[in-house]
Amino acid sequence: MDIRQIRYFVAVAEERNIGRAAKRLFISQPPLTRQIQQLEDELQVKLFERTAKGVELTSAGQLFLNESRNILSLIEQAQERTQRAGKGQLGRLDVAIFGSGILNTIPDILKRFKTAYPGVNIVLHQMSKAEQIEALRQKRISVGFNRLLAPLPDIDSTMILQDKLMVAVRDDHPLATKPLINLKELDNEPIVVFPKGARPNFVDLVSRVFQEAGVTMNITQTVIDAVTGIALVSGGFGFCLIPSSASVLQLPGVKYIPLGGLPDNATVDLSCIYLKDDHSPLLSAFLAVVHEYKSQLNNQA
Amino acid sequence: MDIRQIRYFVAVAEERNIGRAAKRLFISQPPLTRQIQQLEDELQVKLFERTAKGVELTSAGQLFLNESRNILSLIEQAQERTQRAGKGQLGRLDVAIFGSGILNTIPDILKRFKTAYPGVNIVLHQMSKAEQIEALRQKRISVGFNRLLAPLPDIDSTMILQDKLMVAVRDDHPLATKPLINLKELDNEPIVVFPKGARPNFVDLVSRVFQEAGVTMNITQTVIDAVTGIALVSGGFGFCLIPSSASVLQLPGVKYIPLGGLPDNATVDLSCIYLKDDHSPLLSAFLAVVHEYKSQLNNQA
DNA sequence: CTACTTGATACCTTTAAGGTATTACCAATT
DNA sequence: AATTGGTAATACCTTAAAGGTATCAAGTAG
Repeated sequence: MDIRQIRYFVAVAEERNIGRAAKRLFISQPPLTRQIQQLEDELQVKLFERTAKGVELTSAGQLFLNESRNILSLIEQAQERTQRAGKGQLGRLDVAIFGSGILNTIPDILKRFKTAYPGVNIVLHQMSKAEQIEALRQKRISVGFNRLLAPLPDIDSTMILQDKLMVAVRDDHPLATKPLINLKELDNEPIVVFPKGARPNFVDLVSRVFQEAGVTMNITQTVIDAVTGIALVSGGFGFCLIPSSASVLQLPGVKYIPLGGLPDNATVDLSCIYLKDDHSPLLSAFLAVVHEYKSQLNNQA
Repeated sequence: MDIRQIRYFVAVAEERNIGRAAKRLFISQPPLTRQIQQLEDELQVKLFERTAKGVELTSAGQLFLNESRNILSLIEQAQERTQRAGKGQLGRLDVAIFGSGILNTIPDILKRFKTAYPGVNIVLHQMSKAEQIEALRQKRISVGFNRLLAPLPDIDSTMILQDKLMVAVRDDHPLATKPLINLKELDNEPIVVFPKGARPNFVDLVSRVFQEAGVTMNITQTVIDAVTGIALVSGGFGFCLIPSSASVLQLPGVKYIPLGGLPDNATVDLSCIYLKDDHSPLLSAFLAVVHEYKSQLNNQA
């Protein structure tokens, strides 16, 4: 049994005539006759009655014709779906996201990807930095989003953007009217920091900045993420330094003001990490979307 | 593309090693390598990653493996059905069954059908709801049994019975002596639910019932099927709500008690699904047996 | 009966699958 | 760093089988 034989059989069944079917198949009549005979031999069933005008399907032949069409269509489907999967247009992509990164950039990228590759099922996982790295290695996810990543031998990363620092202030605070706050103005003021968790993280950047500027940092609370930190500002716990992209989050009584008087390297990156040896087309397609997003971002700025 | 190549591909995918697969296929390694290469060329997709230990499926390869198995099984079916038709026998009916439905109703129906049509070869397939629908559309099965089916344009269904709810209890539990358990008595008690998988399912029904009765549902475990759920009851994990037809399953230390105080719509159907445009005499015969079974069931009640 | 059409057969050519020997490659080990 | 064991890939040859040409046999129509 052979796909060729099935195709030949369907042609003969449709033409009800071996010679005509042979022409349609661009072969000569004798080999076609032989292929049909072989098929009948193998199935041990007569598929056609030979008549003077050509051939006619037996009832078994009629049944086999239906089956044959199903088989051919399933094969066609399989080819097409596999090709699409090979181009990254079909499948499932597991993506890890983290606390404050979710606020606008990541949804934007995911929305673009979904539009470009509607056949791909995106599954999101909330994971800390350490969890993301472990999950990448175990192939439970293909991409992770995070900040301040130390380079690793088996993991590559692409920086998406660099956030400047901003200060979250209660709007009834004297500093809230200023267009720019200088770091020195926060000397010994109560500060809420985040996140708890794997180093290096955003806290380390913030404390380095304070240290280099010779300003005393008075940490009153350490919380799990930006949202909680900003909520505490709203609750009057003090100031909170945040990456500028977190400023899309609006809470009652909280204003965001750019932080001035900082060195150029006082920024946090948002990066996208993936296994160095993952060459799957889905990942490539995703990274292409990330790059496109990134270059568009740069052109705007 | 060739059936031979598909068979070869499946063998390599299963062995994860071209040399071993070649042995299994009783050919030598080089031609097998070449056939796989040809297949990849034709599909223009890399199906395997070559590693030091052998080969590994790419995601496209994984997809093609599923498709390939479907194709091979359809071909096998086609051959068998055609041969039977040629011998004047009735044929073969592929039936999909699922987890807990197998316990008594389905075997009863199959037994009746086998008695009435001894010439028909019934081939059973274990499939989830989603798999059944896909397999119906690809004609790999003709009938499926399942519960809680949402209506679909191309698929018809016949309800066989409606199961009331029962509670599986450990027999050393105080409630185990009662003839009837009221839902309120399960307030905040540990509950095991099933199944995992496609919605809507039995869990949704159960949680709706709890909600409407204003009773707090305290889910301690979610498991794959009724058998596992009841096994956990036996293991002391708590209660488990089941469709009454699952109560034929006896496990040590487990008692089944009817659940009272429920609305009339607190039932799960067991239904039989098939393609709307399948007019094969075999399917009609099967559905006739199902109807007969159903009406007999109603007369008893 | 003859002309014509059909599928079947005989025999040759060509394509492609399968085999053997060998190479290239990677990883683990020494 | 070199070696070994196991893997897939390549080169080249052999063989099986698909396809082609010529012809035959068997019906049907005129």
